[in-house]
Amino acid sequence: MAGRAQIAERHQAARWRPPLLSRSLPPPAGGLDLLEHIATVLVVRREQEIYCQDSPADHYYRVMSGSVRTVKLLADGRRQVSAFLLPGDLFGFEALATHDFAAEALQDSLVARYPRRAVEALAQRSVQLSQLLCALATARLRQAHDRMLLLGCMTAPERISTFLLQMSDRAPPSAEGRFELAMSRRDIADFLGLTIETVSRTLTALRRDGTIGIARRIRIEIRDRQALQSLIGALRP
Amino acid sequence: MAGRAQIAERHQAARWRPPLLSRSLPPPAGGLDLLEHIATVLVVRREQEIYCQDSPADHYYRVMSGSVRTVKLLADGRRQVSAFLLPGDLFGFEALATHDFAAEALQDSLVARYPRRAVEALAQRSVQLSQLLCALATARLRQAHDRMLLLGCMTAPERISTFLLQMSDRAPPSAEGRFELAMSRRDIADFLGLTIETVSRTLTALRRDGTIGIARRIRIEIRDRQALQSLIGALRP
DNA sequence: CGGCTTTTTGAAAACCCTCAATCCATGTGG
DNA sequence: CCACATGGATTGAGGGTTTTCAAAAAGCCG
Repeated sequence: MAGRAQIAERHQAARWRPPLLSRSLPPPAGGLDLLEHIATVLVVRREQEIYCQDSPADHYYRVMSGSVRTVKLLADGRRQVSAFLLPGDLFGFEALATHDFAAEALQDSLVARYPRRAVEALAQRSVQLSQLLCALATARLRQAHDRMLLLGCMTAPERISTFLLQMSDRAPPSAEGRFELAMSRRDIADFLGLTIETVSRTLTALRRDGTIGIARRIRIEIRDRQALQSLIGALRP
Repeated sequence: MAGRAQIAERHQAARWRPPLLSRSLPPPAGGLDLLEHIATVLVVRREQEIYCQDSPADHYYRVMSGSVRTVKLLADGRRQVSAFLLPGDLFGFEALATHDFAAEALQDSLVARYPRRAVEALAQRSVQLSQLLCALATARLRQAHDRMLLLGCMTAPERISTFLLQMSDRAPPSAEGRFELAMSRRDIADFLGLTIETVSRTLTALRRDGTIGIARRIRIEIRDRQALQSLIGALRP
Protein backbone atom coordinates (compact mmCIF):
# COMPACT_ATOMS: atom_id res chain seq x y z
CA MET A 1 0.00 0.00 0.00
CA ALA A 2 2.58 2.53 1.04
CA GLY A 3 5.12 1.43 -1.53
CA ARG A 4 7.46 3.76 -3.30
CA ALA A 5 6.13 5.61 -6.32
CA GLN A 6 6.38 3.35 -9.28
CA ILE A 7 6.98 5.25 -12.41
CA ALA A 8 6.71 4.01 -15.94
CA GLU A 9 9.26 5.56 -18.20
CA ARG A 10 8.54 6.25 -21.82
CA HIS A 11 9.68 2.89 -23.15
CA GLN A 12 7.23 1.02 -20.90
CA ALA A 13 4.36 2.43 -22.86
CA ALA A 14 3.09 -0.94 -24.02
CA ARG A 15 -0.68 -0.87 -24.28
CA TRP A 16 -0.84 2.79 -23.47
CA ARG A 17 -3.95 4.36 -24.89
CA PRO A 18 -4.87 7.90 -25.57
CA PRO A 19 -6.70 9.44 -22.61
CA LEU A 20 -10.43 9.93 -22.70
CA LEU A 21 -10.28 13.53 -21.65
CA SER A 22 -7.48 14.38 -24.04
CA ARG A 23 -6.97 18.05 -24.65
CA SER A 24 -4.45 19.72 -26.81
CA LEU A 25 -1.54 20.64 -24.57
CA PRO A 26 -1.62 24.34 -23.89
CA PRO A 27 1.53 26.24 -24.76
CA PRO A 28 3.88 26.59 -21.77
CA ALA A 29 3.16 29.71 -19.75
CA GLY A 30 5.73 32.49 -19.85
CA GLY A 31 8.94 31.43 -18.17
CA LEU A 32 7.94 27.83 -18.18
CA ASP A 33 9.50 27.02 -21.51
CA LEU A 34 12.83 27.23 -19.70
CA LEU A 35 11.79 24.11 -17.86
CA GLU A 36 11.17 22.03 -20.93
CA HIS A 37 14.90 21.52 -21.42
CA ILE A 38 15.21 19.65 -18.14
CA ALA A 39 12.00 17.68 -18.42
CA THR A 40 11.58 13.93 -18.47
CA VAL A 41 8.33 12.65 -19.88
CA LEU A 42 6.62 9.93 -17.89
CA VAL A 43 3.99 7.65 -19.32
CA VAL A 44 1.64 6.64 -16.56
CA ARG A 45 -1.21 4.19 -16.76
CA ARG A 46 -4.65 4.55 -15.27
CA GLU A 47 -4.63 4.35 -11.44
CA GLN A 48 -0.84 4.32 -11.40
CA GLU A 49 0.96 6.21 -8.66
CA ILE A 50 3.23 9.04 -9.79
CA TYR A 51 4.61 9.66 -6.32
CA CYS A 52 3.42 8.48 -2.96
CA GLN A 53 2.54 10.19 0.25
CA ASP A 54 5.54 11.08 2.45
CA SER A 55 8.03 10.39 -0.31
CA PRO A 56 10.85 12.94 -0.67
CA ALA A 57 9.74 15.80 -2.88
CA ASP A 58 12.56 16.11 -5.34
CA HIS A 59 10.63 16.69 -8.52
CA TYR A 60 8.09 19.08 -9.90
CA TYR A 61 5.49 17.73 -12.30
CA ARG A 62 3.22 18.96 -15.04
CA VAL A 63 0.31 17.22 -16.72
CA MET A 64 0.84 17.02 -20.48
CA SER A 65 -2.18 14.89 -21.33
CA GLY A 66 -4.72 12.93 -19.35
CA SER A 67 -5.44 13.82 -15.73
CA VAL A 68 -4.14 13.30 -12.23
CA ARG A 69 -5.49 13.38 -8.69
CA THR A 70 -3.63 14.19 -5.48
CA VAL A 71 -4.86 12.26 -2.46
CA LYS A 72 -4.19 11.82 1.23
CA LEU A 73 -5.01 8.50 2.83
CA LEU A 74 -5.78 8.27 6.54
CA ALA A 75 -5.22 5.47 9.00
CA ASP A 76 -8.86 4.42 9.21
CA GLY A 77 -9.47 4.46 5.46
CA ARG A 78 -10.85 7.97 5.19
CA ARG A 79 -9.49 9.66 2.14
CA GLN A 80 -9.19 13.20 0.93
CA VAL A 81 -8.71 14.20 -2.68
CA SER A 82 -6.88 17.49 -2.73
CA ALA A 83 -7.09 18.37 -6.40
CA PHE A 84 -7.76 17.15 -9.92
CA LEU A 85 -5.03 18.19 -12.33
CA LEU A 86 -5.67 18.67 -16.03
CA PRO A 87 -3.28 19.23 -18.95
CA GLY A 88 -1.08 22.23 -18.30
CA ASP A 89 -1.40 22.05 -14.51
CA LEU A 90 1.75 21.97 -12.43
CA PHE A 91 1.81 19.88 -9.27
CA GLY A 92 4.11 18.54 -6.60
CA PHE A 93 5.78 21.92 -6.10
CA GLU A 94 3.88 22.83 -2.97
CA ALA A 95 5.70 20.25 -0.88
CA LEU A 96 8.39 21.18 1.60
CA ALA A 97 10.66 18.18 2.13
CA THR A 98 8.17 15.41 1.48
CA HIS A 99 4.89 15.16 -0.37
CA ASP A 100 1.79 15.65 1.78
CA PHE A 101 -0.23 13.86 -0.84
CA ALA A 102 0.18 11.03 -3.26
CA ALA A 103 -0.34 11.73 -6.96
CA GLU A 104 -2.14 9.15 -9.07
CA ALA A 105 -3.17 9.12 -12.70
CA LEU A 106 -6.91 9.15 -13.31
CA GLN A 107 -6.33 7.74 -16.76
CA ASP A 108 -3.45 6.91 -19.06
CA SER A 109 -1.49 10.14 -19.06
CA LEU A 110 1.71 11.89 -20.03
CA VAL A 111 3.42 13.76 -17.23
CA ALA A 112 6.49 15.97 -17.46
CA ARG A 113 8.89 15.71 -14.53
CA TYR A 114 11.44 18.38 -13.61
CA PRO A 115 14.23 17.81 -11.06
CA ARG A 116 13.61 20.12 -8.16
CA ARG A 117 17.27 21.13 -7.79
CA ALA A 118 17.50 22.07 -11.42
CA VAL A 119 14.31 24.10 -11.29
CA GLU A 120 15.50 25.97 -8.25
CA ALA A 121 18.86 26.61 -9.85
CA LEU A 122 17.08 28.05 -12.88
CA ALA A 123 14.84 30.11 -10.63
CA GLN A 124 17.90 31.64 -9.01
CA ARG A 125 18.89 33.09 -12.36
CA SER A 126 15.50 33.77 -13.89
CA VAL A 127 13.40 36.35 -12.09
CA GLN A 128 10.56 35.46 -14.41
CA LEU A 129 10.62 31.82 -13.41
CA SER A 130 10.94 32.44 -9.67
CA GLN A 131 8.09 34.91 -9.78
CA LEU A 132 6.04 32.41 -11.73
CA LEU A 133 6.65 29.73 -9.13
CA CYS A 134 5.74 32.12 -6.36
CA ALA A 135 2.59 33.13 -8.21
CA LEU A 136 1.70 29.47 -8.63
CA ALA A 137 2.06 28.84 -4.92
CA THR A 138 -0.14 31.83 -4.22
CA ALA A 139 -2.71 30.65 -6.73
CA ARG A 140 -2.70 27.24 -5.08
CA LEU A 141 -3.27 28.95 -1.74
CA ARG A 142 -6.23 30.79 -3.17
CA GLN A 143 -7.64 27.54 -4.51
CA ALA A 144 -7.17 26.03 -1.07
CA HIS A 145 -9.18 28.89 0.41
CA ASP A 146 -11.97 28.22 -2.05
CA ARG A 147 -11.99 24.57 -1.06
CA MET A 148 -12.06 25.52 2.61
CA LEU A 149 -15.13 27.59 1.89
CA LEU A 150 -16.73 24.70 0.06
CA LEU A 151 -15.94 22.17 2.78
CA GLY A 152 -16.74 24.50 5.64
CA CYS A 153 -19.88 26.26 4.47
CA MET A 154 -21.58 24.53 1.56
CA THR A 155 -24.42 22.01 1.42
CA ALA A 156 -24.21 18.93 -0.79
CA PRO A 157 -26.09 20.47 -3.75
CA GLU A 158 -23.90 23.57 -3.52
CA ARG A 159 -20.75 21.48 -3.54
CA ILE A 160 -21.88 19.44 -6.53
CA SER A 161 -22.88 22.57 -8.44
CA THR A 162 -19.55 24.19 -7.71
CA PHE A 163 -17.75 21.08 -8.84
CA LEU A 164 -19.70 20.78 -12.09
CA LEU A 165 -19.20 24.43 -12.96
CA GLN A 166 -15.50 24.19 -12.21
CA MET A 167 -15.05 21.13 -14.38
CA SER A 168 -17.04 22.76 -17.13
CA ASP A 169 -14.90 25.90 -16.96
CA ARG A 170 -11.72 23.86 -17.15
CA ALA A 171 -12.88 21.86 -20.16
CA PRO A 172 -12.00 23.19 -23.60
CA PRO A 173 -14.25 26.16 -24.43
CA SER A 174 -15.43 24.37 -27.55
CA ALA A 175 -17.16 21.78 -25.38
CA GLU A 176 -20.16 24.02 -24.72
CA GLY A 177 -20.99 22.64 -21.31
CA ARG A 178 -20.25 19.07 -22.30
CA PHE A 179 -17.39 17.20 -20.66
CA GLU A 180 -16.39 13.81 -19.33
CA LEU A 181 -15.54 12.94 -15.79
CA ALA A 182 -12.28 11.02 -15.65
CA MET A 183 -12.66 10.40 -11.93
CA SER A 184 -14.88 7.94 -10.12
CA ARG A 185 -17.77 8.86 -7.82
CA ARG A 186 -15.53 7.95 -4.92
CA ASP A 187 -12.95 10.48 -6.10
CA ILE A 188 -15.62 13.15 -6.40
CA ALA A 189 -16.99 12.28 -2.97
CA ASP A 190 -13.57 12.43 -1.33
CA PHE A 191 -12.89 15.70 -3.14
CA LEU A 192 -16.11 17.31 -1.93
CA GLY A 193 -16.22 15.85 1.56
CA LEU A 194 -19.34 13.77 0.85
CA THR A 195 -20.16 10.08 0.42
CA ILE A 196 -20.52 8.40 -2.96
CA GLU A 197 -24.21 7.87 -2.26
CA THR A 198 -24.80 11.57 -1.68
CA VAL A 199 -22.86 12.45 -4.82
CA SER A 200 -24.89 9.98 -6.82
CA ARG A 201 -28.21 11.12 -5.37
CA THR A 202 -27.46 14.80 -5.92
CA LEU A 203 -26.37 14.21 -9.51
CA THR A 204 -29.51 12.19 -10.14
CA ALA A 205 -31.67 14.97 -8.70
CA LEU A 206 -30.02 17.47 -11.04
CA ARG A 207 -30.56 15.14 -13.96
CA ARG A 208 -34.21 14.62 -13.04
CA ASP A 209 -35.04 18.32 -13.03
CA GLY A 210 -33.23 18.84 -16.32
CA THR A 211 -30.36 20.94 -15.01
CA ILE A 212 -27.79 18.49 -16.34
CA GLY A 213 -27.65 15.47 -18.57
CA ILE A 214 -25.71 12.32 -17.70
CA ALA A 215 -24.78 9.63 -20.20
CA ARG A 216 -22.82 6.49 -19.46
CA ARG A 217 -22.08 7.80 -15.95
CA ILE A 218 -19.22 9.99 -17.06
CA ARG A 219 -20.56 12.11 -19.89
CA ILE A 220 -21.95 15.30 -18.38
CA GLU A 221 -23.87 18.01 -20.16
CA ILE A 222 -24.78 21.23 -18.41
CA ARG A 223 -28.23 22.09 -19.70
CA ASP A 224 -29.11 24.92 -17.33
CA ARG A 225 -26.00 26.73 -16.23
CA GLN A 226 -28.10 29.46 -14.68
CA ALA A 227 -29.73 26.98 -12.32
CA LEU A 228 -26.36 25.69 -11.15
CA GLN A 229 -25.07 29.19 -10.59
CA SER A 230 -28.13 30.29 -8.67
CA LEU A 231 -27.64 27.28 -6.40
CA ILE A 232 -24.40 28.78 -5.23
CA GLY A 233 -25.33 32.41 -5.74
CA ALA A 234 -25.87 33.03 -2.04
CA LEU A 235 -22.22 32.30 -1.48
CA ARG A 236 -20.68 35.07 -3.52
CA PRO A 237 -19.12 37.39 -0.95
CA MET B 1 -20.50 47.36 6.76
CA ALA B 2 -18.01 47.13 3.94
CA GLY B 3 -16.20 50.33 4.91
CA ARG B 4 -12.51 50.80 4.41
CA ALA B 5 -10.22 49.42 7.04
CA GLN B 6 -10.04 51.94 9.82
CA ILE B 7 -6.69 51.88 11.47
CA ALA B 8 -5.75 53.43 14.75
CA GLU B 9 -2.24 54.77 14.72
CA ARG B 10 -0.09 54.69 17.79
CA HIS B 11 -1.23 58.02 19.21
CA GLN B 12 -4.88 56.94 19.20
CA ALA B 13 -4.15 54.45 21.90
CA ALA B 14 -6.49 56.01 24.43
CA ARG B 15 -7.93 53.34 26.69
CA TRP B 16 -5.86 50.66 25.12
CA ARG B 17 -5.38 47.81 27.52
CA PRO B 18 -2.90 44.99 27.58
CA PRO B 19 -4.30 41.94 25.81
CA LEU B 20 -5.61 38.98 27.77
CA LEU B 21 -3.58 36.47 25.85
CA SER B 22 -0.41 38.52 25.94
CA ARG B 23 2.73 36.62 25.14
CA SER B 24 6.23 37.89 25.05
CA LEU B 25 6.99 38.75 21.45
CA PRO B 26 9.19 36.05 19.95
CA PRO B 27 12.41 37.28 18.40
CA PRO B 28 12.09 37.93 14.67
CA ALA B 29 12.83 34.87 12.60
CA GLY B 30 16.02 34.88 10.53
CA GLY B 31 15.79 37.42 7.74
CA LEU B 32 12.81 39.09 9.27
CA ASP B 33 14.78 41.63 11.29
CA LEU B 34 15.42 43.34 7.97
CA LEU B 35 11.75 44.16 7.92
CA GLU B 36 11.67 45.92 11.25
CA HIS B 37 13.25 49.01 9.73
CA ILE B 38 10.28 49.59 7.47
CA ALA B 39 7.59 48.68 9.98
CA THR B 40 4.79 50.85 11.26
CA VAL B 41 3.22 49.77 14.51
CA LEU B 42 -0.57 49.83 14.60
CA VAL B 43 -2.57 49.84 17.78
CA VAL B 44 -5.86 48.11 17.14
CA ARG B 45 -8.74 47.76 19.53
CA ARG B 46 -10.85 44.69 20.13
CA GLU B 47 -13.08 43.83 17.12
CA GLN B 48 -11.44 46.53 15.03
CA GLU B 49 -10.78 45.83 11.37
CA ILE B 50 -7.15 45.87 10.25
CA TYR B 51 -8.02 45.51 6.60
CA CYS B 52 -11.23 44.57 4.90
CA GLN B 53 -12.19 41.96 2.38
CA ASP B 54 -11.42 42.91 -1.24
CA SER B 55 -9.25 45.85 -0.24
CA PRO B 56 -5.99 46.26 -2.18
CA ALA B 57 -3.27 44.19 -0.60
CA ASP B 58 -0.44 46.63 -0.28
CA HIS B 59 0.87 45.74 3.15
CA TYR B 60 2.17 42.73 4.99
CA TYR B 61 1.36 42.43 8.68
CA ARG B 62 2.72 40.74 11.77
CA VAL B 63 1.11 40.28 15.15
CA MET B 64 3.27 41.78 17.90
CA SER B 65 0.88 41.27 20.78
CA GLY B 66 -2.74 40.24 21.13
CA SER B 67 -4.41 38.17 18.44
CA VAL B 68 -6.12 38.51 15.09
CA ARG B 69 -8.61 36.56 12.99
CA THR B 70 -8.95 36.49 9.21
CA VAL B 71 -12.53 36.08 8.01
CA LYS B 72 -14.56 35.85 4.83
CA LEU B 73 -18.15 37.02 4.88
CA LEU B 74 -20.68 35.64 2.40
CA ALA B 75 -23.76 37.21 0.87
CA ASP B 76 -26.23 35.28 3.01
CA GLY B 77 -24.42 35.83 6.28
CA ARG B 78 -22.45 32.64 6.33
CA ARG B 79 -18.97 33.29 7.58
CA GLN B 80 -15.66 31.51 7.42
CA VAL B 81 -12.76 32.14 9.76
CA SER B 82 -9.59 31.30 7.91
CA ALA B 83 -7.05 31.56 10.71
CA PHE B 84 -6.29 32.81 14.18
CA LEU B 85 -3.02 34.70 14.32
CA LEU B 86 -0.93 34.92 17.49
CA PRO B 87 2.14 37.01 18.34
CA GLY B 88 4.89 36.43 15.81
CA ASP B 89 2.54 35.32 13.04
CA LEU B 90 2.75 37.03 9.67
CA PHE B 91 -0.42 37.59 7.71
CA GLY B 92 -1.79 39.42 4.71
CA PHE B 93 1.07 38.24 2.48
CA GLU B 94 -0.86 35.47 0.76
CA ALA B 95 -3.02 37.90 -1.18
CA LEU B 96 -2.53 38.52 -4.86
CA ALA B 97 -3.93 41.96 -5.71
CA THR B 98 -6.65 42.19 -3.09
CA HIS B 99 -7.26 40.52 0.24
CA ASP B 100 -9.50 37.45 0.09
CA PHE B 101 -10.23 37.88 3.76
CA ALA B 102 -10.71 40.66 6.22
CA ALA B 103 -8.41 40.82 9.25
CA GLU B 104 -9.88 41.81 12.60
CA ALA B 105 -8.37 42.06 16.06
CA LEU B 106 -9.68 39.55 18.57
CA GLN B 107 -8.54 41.82 21.37
CA ASP B 108 -6.57 45.00 21.84
CA SER B 109 -3.42 44.27 19.89
CA LEU B 110 -0.21 45.64 18.44
CA VAL B 111 0.35 44.88 14.79
CA ALA B 112 3.41 45.65 12.70
CA ARG B 113 2.69 46.75 9.15
CA TYR B 114 5.20 46.55 6.28
CA PRO B 115 4.66 48.22 2.90
CA ARG B 116 4.41 45.51 0.31
CA ARG B 117 6.54 47.32 -2.25
CA ALA B 118 9.34 47.82 0.25
CA VAL B 119 9.25 44.20 1.33
CA GLU B 120 9.44 43.02 -2.22
CA ALA B 121 12.27 45.39 -2.97
CA LEU B 122 14.15 44.01 0.01
CA ALA B 123 13.36 40.48 -1.10
CA GLN B 124 14.92 41.22 -4.48
CA ARG B 125 18.23 41.85 -2.76
CA SER B 126 18.03 39.41 0.13
CA VAL B 127 17.92 35.79 -0.88
CA GLN B 128 17.32 34.94 2.76
CA LEU B 129 14.22 37.11 2.92
CA SER B 130 12.75 35.94 -0.37
CA GLN B 131 13.27 32.34 0.62
CA LEU B 132 11.66 33.06 3.96
CA LEU B 133 8.60 34.54 2.29
CA CYS B 134 8.36 31.59 -0.05
CA ALA B 135 8.69 29.21 2.89
CA LEU B 136 5.94 31.09 4.68
CA ALA B 137 3.62 30.76 1.71
CA THR B 138 4.35 27.05 1.57
CA ALA B 139 3.75 26.68 5.30
CA ARG B 140 0.45 28.47 4.87
CA LEU B 141 -0.44 26.08 2.09
CA ARG B 142 0.33 23.15 4.36
CA GLN B 143 -1.87 24.66 7.06
CA ALA B 144 -4.62 25.06 4.48
CA HIS B 145 -4.30 21.38 3.62
CA ASP B 146 -4.67 20.48 7.28
CA ARG B 147 -7.82 22.61 7.48
CA MET B 148 -9.19 20.96 4.36
CA LEU B 149 -8.69 17.61 6.05
CA LEU B 150 -10.44 18.87 9.16
CA LEU B 151 -13.37 20.36 7.24
CA GLY B 152 -13.66 17.52 4.77
CA CYS B 153 -13.17 14.45 6.94
CA MET B 154 -13.57 15.16 10.64
CA THR B 155 -16.54 14.84 12.99
CA ALA B 156 -17.39 17.59 15.46
CA PRO B 157 -15.53 16.03 18.43
CA GLU B 158 -12.49 15.50 16.22
CA ARG B 159 -12.55 19.11 15.07
CA ILE B 160 -12.85 20.44 18.61
CA SER B 161 -10.04 18.19 19.83
CA THR B 162 -7.81 19.28 16.99
CA PHE B 163 -8.56 22.90 17.73
CA LEU B 164 -7.86 22.58 21.46
CA LEU B 165 -4.58 20.76 20.90
CA GLN B 166 -3.52 23.35 18.34
CA MET B 167 -4.29 26.24 20.64
CA SER B 168 -2.50 24.49 23.47
CA ASP B 169 0.57 23.90 21.31
CA ARG B 170 0.65 27.54 20.27
CA ALA B 171 0.38 28.82 23.84
CA PRO B 172 3.61 29.49 25.71
CA PRO B 173 5.16 26.18 26.79
CA SER B 174 5.06 27.34 30.41
CA ALA B 175 1.26 27.24 30.31
CA GLU B 176 1.15 23.48 30.86
CA GLY B 177 -2.06 22.89 28.97
CA ARG B 178 -3.71 26.02 30.30
CA PHE B 179 -4.66 28.84 27.95
CA GLU B 180 -7.33 31.41 27.28
CA LEU B 181 -9.51 31.65 24.22
CA ALA B 182 -9.50 35.17 22.86
CA MET B 183 -12.14 34.31 20.26
CA SER B 184 -15.87 33.89 20.71
CA ARG B 185 -17.76 30.63 20.23
CA ARG B 186 -19.00 32.04 16.93
CA ASP B 187 -15.41 32.51 15.78
CA ILE B 188 -14.55 28.95 16.77
CA ALA B 189 -17.67 27.64 15.04
CA ASP B 190 -16.93 29.52 11.82
CA PHE B 191 -13.33 28.33 12.01
CA LEU B 192 -14.30 24.67 12.39
CA GLY B 193 -17.31 24.64 10.06
CA LEU B 194 -19.76 24.00 12.90
CA THR B 195 -22.48 25.96 14.72
CA ILE B 196 -21.95 27.68 18.05
CA GLU B 197 -24.36 25.24 19.66
CA THR B 198 -22.37 22.24 18.50
CA VAL B 199 -19.14 23.86 19.67
CA SER B 200 -20.69 24.57 23.05
CA ARG B 201 -22.16 21.10 23.42
CA THR B 202 -18.94 19.37 22.44
CA LEU B 203 -16.88 21.48 24.84
CA THR B 204 -19.37 20.75 27.61
CA ALA B 205 -19.18 17.02 26.91
CA LEU B 206 -15.39 17.17 27.17
CA ARG B 207 -15.67 19.08 30.43
CA ARG B 208 -18.18 16.59 31.83
CA ASP B 209 -15.94 13.58 31.28
CA GLY B 210 -12.96 15.38 32.75
CA THR B 211 -10.92 15.70 29.57
CA ILE B 212 -10.75 19.48 29.87
CA GLY B 213 -11.61 22.16 32.38
CA ILE B 214 -13.43 25.37 31.48
CA ALA B 215 -13.55 28.43 33.70
CA ARG B 216 -15.27 31.69 32.90
CA ARG B 217 -15.95 30.45 29.34
CA ILE B 218 -12.52 31.31 28.07
CA ARG B 219 -10.05 29.71 30.46
CA ILE B 220 -9.27 26.24 29.17
CA GLU B 221 -7.23 23.58 30.88
CA ILE B 222 -6.34 20.37 29.13
CA ARG B 223 -6.55 17.70 31.80
CA ASP B 224 -6.25 14.59 29.63
CA ARG B 225 -4.21 15.31 26.56
CA GLN B 226 -4.06 11.63 25.75
CA ALA B 227 -7.85 11.47 25.46
CA LEU B 228 -7.90 14.39 23.03
CA GLN B 229 -5.15 12.86 20.94
CA SER B 230 -6.83 9.47 20.80
CA LEU B 231 -9.97 11.20 19.55
CA ILE B 232 -8.08 12.19 16.43
CA GLY B 233 -5.69 9.27 16.39
CA ALA B 234 -7.51 7.49 13.60
CA LEU B 235 -6.70 10.39 11.33
CA ARG B 236 -2.93 10.22 11.40
CA PRO B 237 -1.99 9.13 7.88
C1' DC C 1 -22.09 -14.17 -22.19
C1' DG C 2 -20.69 -14.24 -17.15
C1' DG C 3 -18.24 -12.39 -13.40
C1' DC C 4 -16.69 -8.30 -11.56
C1' DT C 5 -16.70 -3.55 -10.04
C1' DT C 6 -18.98 0.68 -9.84
C1' DT C 7 -23.07 3.18 -9.45
C1' DT C 8 -27.68 3.79 -8.23
C1' DT C 9 -31.55 3.36 -5.26
C1' DG C 10 -34.01 2.51 -0.82
C1' DA C 11 -34.83 2.52 4.18
C1' DA C 12 -33.26 3.57 8.58
C1' DA C 13 -30.25 5.88 11.68
C1' DA C 14 -26.86 9.26 13.10
C1' DC C 15 -25.18 13.51 13.33
C1' DC C 16 -25.47 18.11 13.31
C1' DC C 17 -28.43 22.09 12.74
C1' DT C 18 -32.37 25.11 13.79
C1' DC C 19 -35.31 27.24 16.85
C1' DA C 20 -36.26 28.67 21.40
C1' DA C 21 -35.64 29.40 26.20
C1' DT C 22 -32.58 29.93 30.00
C1' DC C 23 -28.33 30.96 32.07
C1' DC C 24 -24.31 33.57 32.90
C1' DA C 25 -20.85 37.29 32.50
C1' DT C 26 -20.06 41.86 31.66
C1' DG C 27 -20.91 46.63 31.74
C1' DT C 28 -23.99 50.51 32.87
C1' DG C 29 -26.51 53.67 35.54
C1' DG C 30 -28.67 54.79 39.66
C1' DC D 1 -22.24 48.94 45.56
C1' DC D 2 -26.11 46.88 43.74
C1' DA D 3 -29.87 46.31 40.34
C1' DC D 4 -30.64 45.92 35.93
C1' DA D 5 -29.92 45.57 31.00
C1' DT D 6 -27.35 43.46 27.36
C1' DG D 7 -25.18 40.13 24.64
C1' DG D 8 -22.90 35.86 24.47
C1' DA D 9 -23.08 31.02 25.98
C1' DT D 10 -25.46 27.00 27.32
C1' DT D 11 -29.09 23.72 27.26
C1' DG D 12 -33.24 21.37 25.39
C1' DA D 13 -36.42 19.59 21.88
C1' DG D 14 -37.33 18.66 17.33
C1' DG D 15 -36.31 18.35 12.46
C1' DG D 16 -33.42 18.08 8.28
C1' DT D 17 -29.57 16.64 5.79
C1' DT D 18 -26.28 13.48 5.17
C1' DT D 19 -24.55 9.04 6.33
C1' DT D 20 -24.85 4.13 6.95
C1' DC D 21 -26.25 -0.27 5.73
C1' DA D 22 -28.11 -3.14 2.27
C1' DA D 23 -29.60 -4.59 -2.16
C1' DA D 24 -30.46 -4.00 -7.02
C1' DA D 25 -28.96 -2.14 -11.44
C1' DA D 26 -25.69 -0.80 -14.80
C1' DG D 27 -21.41 -0.70 -16.96
C1' DC D 28 -16.88 -2.98 -17.90
C1' DC D 29 -13.73 -6.69 -19.00
C1' DG D 30 -12.32 -10.77 -19.97
